[in-house]
Order: sequence, then C-alpha cells, then structure tokens
Amino acid sequence: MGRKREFDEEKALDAAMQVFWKKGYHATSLTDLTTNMELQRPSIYSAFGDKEKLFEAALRNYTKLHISNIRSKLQYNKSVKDTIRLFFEDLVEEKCQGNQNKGCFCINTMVELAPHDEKFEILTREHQMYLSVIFQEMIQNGIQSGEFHRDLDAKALAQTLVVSLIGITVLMKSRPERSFIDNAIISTLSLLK
Amino acid sequence: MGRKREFDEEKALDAAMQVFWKKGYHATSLTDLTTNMELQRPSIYSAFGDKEKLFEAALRNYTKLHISNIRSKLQYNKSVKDTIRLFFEDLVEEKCQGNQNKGCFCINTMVELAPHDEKFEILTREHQMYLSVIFQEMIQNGIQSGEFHRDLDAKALAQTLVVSLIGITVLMKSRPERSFIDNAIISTLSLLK
DNA sequence: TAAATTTCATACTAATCAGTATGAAATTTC
DNA sequence: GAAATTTCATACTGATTAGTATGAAATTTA
Repeated sequence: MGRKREFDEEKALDAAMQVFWKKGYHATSLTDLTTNMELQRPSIYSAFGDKEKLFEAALRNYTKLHISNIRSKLQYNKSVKDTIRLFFEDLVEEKCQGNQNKGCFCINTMVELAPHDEKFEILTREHQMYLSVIFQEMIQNGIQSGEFHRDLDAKALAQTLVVSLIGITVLMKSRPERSFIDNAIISTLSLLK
Repeated sequence: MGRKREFDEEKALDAAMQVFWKKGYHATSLTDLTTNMELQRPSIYSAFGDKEKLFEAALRNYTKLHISNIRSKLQYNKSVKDTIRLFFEDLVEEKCQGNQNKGCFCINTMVELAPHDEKFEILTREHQMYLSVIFQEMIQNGIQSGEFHRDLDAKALAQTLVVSLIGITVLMKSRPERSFIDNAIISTLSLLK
C-alpha cells in the first residue's frame, strides 16, 4: 500500500557520509545535505530522523566500510611487515592526491564530538580498538611464522601502530613535507623486528 | 582623549581561547563568546575584528603559550630520555583529569579548519614543525652527551615523536584504556637508545 | 567648564539554522 | 475503479546566526 520510495536509501546515506566526512557535523547544514543527497528535507527526516541521527548513521556506515577496506588492504601476502608498510605508504599516497584532505571520518569525529557526546566517544573508541585488534592479529601471525621475534609484544605494538596511524592522518591535514610523514612511518615500522 | 577601555584585552583573549579550544570554531557562537569573555558584541568587534580574526588571535595566543609551556617542561635534567618520558606521562595525567578533554587547540584546528583554509593549514603545520625542532635539539643533545647512539637520526625521531604526540592527544579524546596510551609511549620511546 | 572623542549597552538587522505543516502525486489494497 | 496509504515538493515556522546602528556614559583635551 502507498507510494514507493523513489530514492535509494543507501546512496543517500553514502552522500551524507561524504558531506559530514568533509565538513564535520557543525559546519554541515541541512541545505548542504539536501543538495548532496539530492533529497528534500522531509524525505531525509522521514528516512533518517534528525541531523544527529543521520550523522550517526553516516558514521556507522563509514566505520563498516573502513574496516572492510582495511581488511582487504591487509590481506596477508608474504611479509607482514611489508604488508603494513605498504598500507601506510598507500595511506600517504591517496590522501596526498585527489582525495581532498578529508582525513578519516572517525578521527574527525573523535576530535569534534567525542568530548561532548558519550555516544560518539564510545563509537570512535571502539573503532580504534577494533583496528588495533586487526594489527595485533597480523603481528601475531608474523611471530608465529618466525618473521618477528618471539618476545615481541603484539598488543602493545598494534596499539602503537594505531596511535601512529592517527597521528599521521591528522598531521597530513596540514600538508607537511612528505619526508616528515615518511620518517615517522620508517621509525614506527622499525619496531617490528 | 576619550573614554578608557574598561576591559583587559589579554584576559578577554584568554577567555576566547578557552571557548574556541573547548568547542571549536563552528560550534562556538558569538553568544558563547560574549558570555565567557564578559564583553558585549561591539567591544569584541572593535577590539578583535570578526569571529574568524578573533579565532586566529586566540590560536596564535595558544601556540605561543603552548611552546613556552613545552619548553619549560622539557628543561634538561639528567637524562634526555627520562625528560621526554616524563613529558608524555604528564600529558596523559593532566588530560585524563580535570582538564575536560579539550585536547590541543592547534591539533583541533588542524582537523577542523586546516583542510578548508590555507591560513590555518600553514599556522598549524608550522607549529608542529616547531615542536619537532625542539625535540630534535633535545635528541641531538642526547647524542652529544653519549646518552644515545652516534648514528641515531635525530630529525626523523623527533618527527616520529610529534606524530606520536598527535596520535596520543587525539586518541585520548575517546578515553581509551590507560594501557593503550602507555603502551604507545613505551614503544615509541624505545626508539631512543 | 565645554568640546571632542572613545567605550559601552541596548536593540536591531538580514540571513541562516534545524525542523515541520500541508497538500498534491503516486501506488497499493480491497 | 474507489478508498486507503505513503512519498514527495513547496513553503513555512520560530529560533539562532554573525554582525551593526544608535545613543548614552565616561573620559580627555583645551
């Protein structure tokens, strides 16, 4: 019964994600959203609730995509260390180029909203923890296979990688010299041995 | 000639700095500013220009204070490594407590404004570069005194410390387990040897 | 003391904000 | 095909936004 929805909810959410990712929560207006989602206001409100609900949905959409993206980039091939190195180098490469310096939506939200809203404090924290677990598993594989020393602290090193990842992602927003980032990557990866 | 200014410009700027530091640029309204600066709108506009000018003045005020703050915390005493360790541990301690998770004003701005305004891209980048130079000088001292290996890359390690500092400062906004941060500090400092 | 000048407080502006009421268009169920 | 139901577009709401015009209060120069 009733009329059929004319818009693709998933596409609309992706568009919302892009806008919030680029501009953040407060700098994004409903007008920005209607323009980019190609939807009228009532459609947005009926499908996603208010601005904050939409933001949360967009962020959850992002973290899900982000995790699967990272998982595929970290597919085990030969050396764990080389895989991680390539991951970091790719990060620098893609963020330097076309990608207009949006950084990581989750990190942006950690800075903008986590201190003011427990919901986002938890959401962003759990995402980072999840990332550290992925790194930890990789490092453990490296230990098992003999690539790394037996007495390496996989958990601690994985958490260090996450801290480094955040630092690099944030610092790149100020477009520092390439070598600044490269040096940080080299030093950090030298911990894996 | 004319009436004397009744307010302390420096105090007003400090108050503005606190508000922008806590809430960021977009989430801070002129009403927030008049309340916290205890000034009427026309007084703010005549003394500092518009909202963006005031923000820039507040940020410059912050970076100046921040540098002198860090310089005093990094006063050389005995071991360079211990001094740096203490610096990072203090950071965790103070940000965990009373300080209501504001993080670093400069880093917050790097995330919120640097990608959208070249003026802030430059300002925040230069601040981070300045910090790395301070670390670099310390590490060079450590090499000179024999505390560190002769072949340590002081510049690269200093830049790594800055990346780590940023990562930790940002991650703490999501209030992760204390050990997460502690592990990152221990690992990163293990590069100084 | 009088004129000149600056600060400050009130009250305002036009624009934009998030969110919604209303009714027409479209589709389904009966 | 008629009634019921849902979506969509237009146009609106009251609140809040950044920024300012105006005049009174206060101080200085002459």
